[in-house]
Amino acid sequence: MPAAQPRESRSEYEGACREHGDSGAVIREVLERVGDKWSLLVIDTLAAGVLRLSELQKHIPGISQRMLTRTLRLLERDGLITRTVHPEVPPRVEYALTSVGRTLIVPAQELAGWAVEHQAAILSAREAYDAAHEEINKPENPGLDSRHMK
Amino acid sequence: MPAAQPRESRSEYEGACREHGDSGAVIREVLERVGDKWSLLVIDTLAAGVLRLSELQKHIPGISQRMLTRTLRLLERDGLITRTVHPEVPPRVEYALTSVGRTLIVPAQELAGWAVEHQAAILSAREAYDAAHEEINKPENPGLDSRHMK
DNA sequence: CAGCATCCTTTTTGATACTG
DNA sequence: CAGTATCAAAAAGGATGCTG
Repeated sequence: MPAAQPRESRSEYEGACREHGDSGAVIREVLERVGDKWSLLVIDTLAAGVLRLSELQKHIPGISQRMLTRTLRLLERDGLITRTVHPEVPPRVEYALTSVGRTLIVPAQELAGWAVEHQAAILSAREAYDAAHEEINKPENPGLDSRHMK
Repeated sequence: MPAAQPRESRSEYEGACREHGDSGAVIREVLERVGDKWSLLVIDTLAAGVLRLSELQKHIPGISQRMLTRTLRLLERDGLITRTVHPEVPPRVEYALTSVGRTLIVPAQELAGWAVEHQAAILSAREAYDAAHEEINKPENPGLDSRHMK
């Protein structure tokens, strides 16, 4: 799909139609909810089924409890997941996607799939780029490979 | 089917396959490149065709030049876009998606479409949530509407 | 188990000023 | 026009300790 004006993916949905260049703003706004460090991963994990906090944490390596609960809260706030507290002795809280949240599964997994699929290409491109630029900055340092731009 | 580990789309990558917990790490890593504040928007914008810096900035409201160039650099580093400098008097630099970069168009636009499509639902969910929680914290303050989470 | 609060460190981002 | 450098503000993230 090359070069056209595909930015016309405006749905006839919104009643609060502000402007045209606005879709960028809207996208960014919503994307920030979902485009943070963990949200898509949580969505992706919950796509498999209902999970409790500790289970989610096991499935998402590297996430701290703070970030997990934070992320879950934001997703809940946006109506993408539900939080169900079972009044039992050892508290049990289950998280699940809402119907709106489920609409994110396909895009999320598609992006996740893209990430996995192009991971190698990206990493090698990155190395090539870094190598080329290190040469420019430090032509006399061939073998050192520790840079953490980011 | 509670919490299994489906959705495996392993490529020929890594030899250390514990569980799919790995793909989570990979996804997160790549997603961080593309899941930042502006990358997807830039990809999305470049999907329409080759553009120069100033044009990109016009198409992406709210982005500062610093963030634009930064984002472009990272995308270039990862081999998703190309940067072509035309040796002319008023310097002209054009940015375009690479073939790898173009593979991101579909997922990116799908996500962007999702954002636009569910914008209203998310906003109203958010308001409902905030209203409910404001009531809990400040039942005696029914007119104040200042929430700045996030 | 779930989850909030606090403290502290690392990143990110935006303004501004300054080259080619 | 394109782009870099610097600085300060803000946000994100992580560790830990404390409730219910």
